[in-house]
Amino acid sequence: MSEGNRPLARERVIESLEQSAEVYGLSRSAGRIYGVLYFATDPLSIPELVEETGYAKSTVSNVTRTLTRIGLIHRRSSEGGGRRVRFSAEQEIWFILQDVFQQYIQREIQTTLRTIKRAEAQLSEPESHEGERIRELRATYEDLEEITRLATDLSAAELRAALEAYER
Amino acid sequence: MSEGNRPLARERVIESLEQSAEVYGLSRSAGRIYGVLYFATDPLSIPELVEETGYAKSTVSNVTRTLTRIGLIHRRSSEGGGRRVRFSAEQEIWFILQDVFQQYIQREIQTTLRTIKRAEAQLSEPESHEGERIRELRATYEDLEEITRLATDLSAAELRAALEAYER
DNA sequence: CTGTTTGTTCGGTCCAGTCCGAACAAACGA
DNA sequence: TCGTTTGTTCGGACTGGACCGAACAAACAG
Repeated sequence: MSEGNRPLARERVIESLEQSAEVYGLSRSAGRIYGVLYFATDPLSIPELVEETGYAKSTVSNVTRTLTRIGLIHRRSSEGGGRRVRFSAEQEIWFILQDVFQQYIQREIQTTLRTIKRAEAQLSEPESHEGERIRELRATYEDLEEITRLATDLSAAELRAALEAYER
Repeated sequence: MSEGNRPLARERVIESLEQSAEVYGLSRSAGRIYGVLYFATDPLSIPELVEETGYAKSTVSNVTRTLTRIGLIHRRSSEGGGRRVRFSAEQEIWFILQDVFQQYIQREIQTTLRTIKRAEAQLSEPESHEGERIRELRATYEDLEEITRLATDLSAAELRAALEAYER
């Protein structure tokens, strides 16, 4: 446990990342492991992450797999070197948020929209109250789909610029 | 349990809302209760929601309180009538998403940014590797704060227009 | 005042997710 | 070849959240 001599500021930020992880549906351990990698100067192996975080080897193994799948960290398979796999953090937070956004929100919107359209098609009585509600839902979700489609193509700076340009 | 004679399309959409609720960090019961209220022609009381959803009275009570606090449904305290409180669904999905967005994402970004700034101030060695990482984090989060601040003022149509205007 | 209807609160159960340790597999160095 | 290091997988303990039923509080009808 080498947390004692670590800079306090870094520890505070890592704790904050732990909390953020929970908000985005990940575990606290995922937030800490990402944080340690974010501050690391070099890629770290699983035993090194065990040393740094205090988590069990199995936990680190599972969490790194999840984070790699999502794209939050990168798995560097260094064939030649002594240690076999090493992980580094994706530094561009914006990329991460875009990925999360696409994988959770956009996907969710699309599947919901598909369900709504299917339900609308099999309405026994299209002019009923249910029909009206479903049509309104569809209109909203079509807007949402378009918004997310456009937003995922932009960088943070572009998105900010687009909004600022519209405001005035 | 009067689900048997309900239109199938409506049931499909409600199931979809149950799933959406989970994505946004709410319980499945919250999704169903909102869905029933969304399709209801008139506001419903707690016993009626119990009848429609099959959930226990206590569950309906707790969930309606949560949904009311978030703004997903509205509590109509009808003093004069026989039944005391009645709930109706907020029909504008965009309002709901904005609320969720503000309460979860924006708040999360702001607290994180505050933590980062505090950590940056108490850096013992500002020119270190940690200092550089923390400064980059701060820059990203300031962008994010600005984006969310601008986005929460816009309607769905405006947001879509802003993005479409920027694209071409 | 008493019984009934509505809503809240409280304790408890159940389940899913997190994390751990141990067993196992694979690759390397001696 | 054999021991050591690294990583994965498996079963289980623990925890938090969702949901339930029962007890309780409040308002109304008779």
